[in-house]
Amino acid sequence: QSFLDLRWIAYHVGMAASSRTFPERVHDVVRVIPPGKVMTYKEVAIAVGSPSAYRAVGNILGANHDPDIPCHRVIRSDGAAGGYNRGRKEKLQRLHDEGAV
DNA sequence: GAGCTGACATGTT
DNA sequence: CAACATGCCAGCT
Repeated sequence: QSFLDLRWIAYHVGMAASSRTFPERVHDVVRVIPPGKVMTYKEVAIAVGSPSAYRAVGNILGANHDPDIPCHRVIRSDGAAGGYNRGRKEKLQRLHDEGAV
């Protein structure tokens, strides 16, 4: 919810960010999001090093079909869940179940 | 002064 | 070349 949280992500990703492609970076960032916590597309974009690539982040998450990546924990800055590969309804359900705000 | 709508910017498929 | 699971800025109500 703040840059302090991004610091944790950035550090974690920074260790694994060895000349990787954009999708790979986003992939790693979303993967380290703890349960019950949600991240906005913008924050993820910042964590990967491209604060203005929020558009790409959403696109990549949607294009990514990896079950190891909780793309449902990535929501909009407005608080809306946005869309989901498997269905927006399921995403909201899962977020609510985890107690994420 | 606050809330909403429309236009523009980034990266990948 | 154009679209997309967004975000920010400017203008209007």
